Amino acid sequence: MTITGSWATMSAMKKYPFHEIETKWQRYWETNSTFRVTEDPSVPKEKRTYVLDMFPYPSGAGLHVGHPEGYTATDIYCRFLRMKGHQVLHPMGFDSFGLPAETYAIKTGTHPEITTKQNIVKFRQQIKRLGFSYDWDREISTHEADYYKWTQWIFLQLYKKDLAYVAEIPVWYCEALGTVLANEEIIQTSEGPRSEIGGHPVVRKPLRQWMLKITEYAERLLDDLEDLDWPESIKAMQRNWIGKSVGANVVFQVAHHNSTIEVYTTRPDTLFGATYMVLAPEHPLVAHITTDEQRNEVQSYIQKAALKSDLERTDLAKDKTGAFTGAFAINPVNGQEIPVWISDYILISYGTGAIMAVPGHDERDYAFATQFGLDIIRVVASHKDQDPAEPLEEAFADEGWVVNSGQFDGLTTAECKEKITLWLEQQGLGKKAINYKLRDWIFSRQRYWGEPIPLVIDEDGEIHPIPESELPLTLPAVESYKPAGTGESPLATVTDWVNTTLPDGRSGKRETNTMPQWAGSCWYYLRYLDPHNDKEFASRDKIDYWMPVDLYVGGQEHAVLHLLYSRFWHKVLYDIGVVNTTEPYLRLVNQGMITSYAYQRTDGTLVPIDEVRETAPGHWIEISTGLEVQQVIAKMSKSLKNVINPDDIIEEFGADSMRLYEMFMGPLRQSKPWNTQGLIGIHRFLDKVWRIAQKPLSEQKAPLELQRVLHKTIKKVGQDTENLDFNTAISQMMICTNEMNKLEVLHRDIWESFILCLAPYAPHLAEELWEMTGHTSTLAYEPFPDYDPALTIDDELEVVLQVNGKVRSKIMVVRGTGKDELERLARENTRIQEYLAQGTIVKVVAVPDRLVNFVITPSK
RNA sequence: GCGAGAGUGGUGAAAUUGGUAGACACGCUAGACUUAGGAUCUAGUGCCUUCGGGUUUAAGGGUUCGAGUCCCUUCUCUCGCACCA
Repeated sequence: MTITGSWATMSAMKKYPFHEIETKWQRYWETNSTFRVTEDPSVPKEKRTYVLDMFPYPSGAGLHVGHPEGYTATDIYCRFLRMKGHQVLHPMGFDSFGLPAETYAIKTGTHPEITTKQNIVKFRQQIKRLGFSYDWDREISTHEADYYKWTQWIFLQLYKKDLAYVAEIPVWYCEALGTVLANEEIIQTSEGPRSEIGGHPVVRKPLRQWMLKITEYAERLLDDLEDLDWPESIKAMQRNWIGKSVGANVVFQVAHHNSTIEVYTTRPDTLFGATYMVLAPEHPLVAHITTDEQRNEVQSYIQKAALKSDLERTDLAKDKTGAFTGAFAINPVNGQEIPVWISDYILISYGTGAIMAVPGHDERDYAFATQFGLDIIRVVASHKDQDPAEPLEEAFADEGWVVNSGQFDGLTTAECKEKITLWLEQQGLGKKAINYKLRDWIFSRQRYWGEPIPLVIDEDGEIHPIPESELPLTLPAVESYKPAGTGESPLATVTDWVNTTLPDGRSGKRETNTMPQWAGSCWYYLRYLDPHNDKEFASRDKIDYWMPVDLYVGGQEHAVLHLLYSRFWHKVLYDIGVVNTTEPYLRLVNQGMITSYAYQRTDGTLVPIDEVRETAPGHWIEISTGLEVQQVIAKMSKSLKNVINPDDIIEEFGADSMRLYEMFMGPLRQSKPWNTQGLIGIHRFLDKVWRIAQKPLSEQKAPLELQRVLHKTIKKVGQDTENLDFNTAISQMMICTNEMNKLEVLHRDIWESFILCLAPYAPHLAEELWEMTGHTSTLAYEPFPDYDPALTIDDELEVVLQVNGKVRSKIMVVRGTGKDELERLARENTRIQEYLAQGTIVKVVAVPDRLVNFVITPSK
């Protein structure tokens, strides 16, 4: 035998053959369609479970370690549920329309479909290497025509319900790239907003856009959050985004003018304190009411405001600016004439685009009034007996008692809001009003790589939806993926495609805008139910069988947009009677981000991971300078060289190690740093399990102590898996393994149950071990073992003996020993006697199975 | 500023109704074994200690026989929103 041969043999004995095992079982699952699922009517409703992962965008970079985290969590959960007798729907697919493929196409001329397909192949292969139990027969990709046919169909339903309309909306436009950019493609720099790609300047430009009336659903989107089992933080973010507020609309007459200004206010109770008004610079009334003397100033202010981005306008730190229109309005409650100003801190898109300014009780109005020397009066007292004439040093925006407000004096803020709103309604001067921050959804993109919007515009400019029978409206081949240069989509240059005939024979032009990436992901969970149906987007039977989604796991980055858009579409589908629930996702869990380490210099800058050296535990230096750097937690990034590639990990340690480590790192919902050293620990654990498996198998009953450990393990793993507390379940399996390792033989009764506990977590290894014990088919549907409650509790346990709350001794007692007996045993304890001798007992607390505490006062 | 959440060893983290703080793992120390490995096994490992004990869950206070856990105050960090009238 050669030396190398001997080494190879040694290492084969030491390292468990995870490569062979993992390839073998992945092939087995695939050829046997182990995880294919059908709608079996005999399965009761509560045993049908739909577990959904947020599907990935198949980027060229491939999978990163963040993807497998959520996917492993749901996979463990699904495998566990199957063993618990559930019918589990667990699909995967690809969110495959998107900008990177189009950007790449512009650069290289490669059709986005080609790169997308290649990336999907790569992603699918990477995902499969982790051994997830998806039903791959249900795989979908949003860019495929038989999928987006139904995305288009849903759009037509929205259009028919009058929820889609055209508007001129300011969007980000980049001259250098010749295209419109989405908000997320814009970065803020010290020189202003720039395109993420290339760093070119961008401007806001009004362009024709398709809009969806999500605002019509604002109230329901808000109300229905209540009953969802979602993280509070996500609900809060959605509430905040919808931004409901209740107040009143009040009409002000413009003095010496035949027009009125309507304002929205949440503080009608402060109406007497309104000393001026402010209109948004874009407000249509501005041109009408501006006096000749003020016209130049107002016009130049409007021009300046138009040049500013929303971000500059909304920069809180800047000083207030504005211009006086020369006009006055009449405060309806006291007939006083108040000046009308314009300012960019008033947004045309919110409320009525005009406000009554109450500088005494609003910080922004106060800042503006101080800037321009406008009147500030108090109409709210901070406490009941405050002098109404007491001047304000700053805006008092809290609630209080109404003063200087005529008939309303003495009321509380809340009472006054109600009374004054009623009074306004009676006088015909205003009414209660509700406002939302939520805006309608800009749904069109001037892009190629997205779903074409299935509409045709005739010569008269009238819009015609294309007949549903003609769907899908497919993307035409184009010569160039470059935008038209006019702000129109590349599709605008494809005249053959654009020019079409209407059913009545007249000619028309197709809509050349495409849908945003959100469109496909708005409803994909429905297509998984019935992915090959060419008659409907999904059959009602299948929707009724599975919906709603029981558990939805994904990253927090989709907290607002995707989840809100998706809920909106679902509600529309509910309203037209094609789905059975008002909400799509019952329970939502956000996995935490997987971060990495980086090193920080004393000046706060970061050093890439390969440019430092550890000199002592906890101490690192930058190699080039020799200066000490601190280890910090940072996001994974190419520049810091701290990105972990799942392929490398699987290659070196195996998929089971990867899966287990990501779950063992810490609680699922928490962010945690990747540490390859920790992964090695997990790998050792699996290696140990493999070594135990080599021990001779005994048919004899295992010793009682080991049975106890096993039953505790079954209980804990079961409960923890159900609650998605995977890290503690793994700890318990380690404890069990350590116990089993102490014996020379393997007891079948213990071993088989343990394998089944391990199976959801490390499925490849578990299948192999299961086969080694003589089973001939998969363990995927073996019942999860039951535990004997009697064996999960110890007959004897340790009870703590305390004196004045400090542990002084411990004794072993039989479980359930009574208080009196415990106290007697404690008093017999010599250590305790020593302490008791030092004082007088005032109180004795005895808690069975826990402790005895003597409270004593020291004797003099 | 507003909203949400979190602070526990050198590190990742555990801790049922308030009842032994630090399970499990990494790292470290010592030993065993070994043609030497990210190997295995054994023992130890919060901190201080005069080896009796003292002390310890961001800081301070409170409730309690007893607080990581409940209440109050402060500090720090993360995430989201941000002139929304």
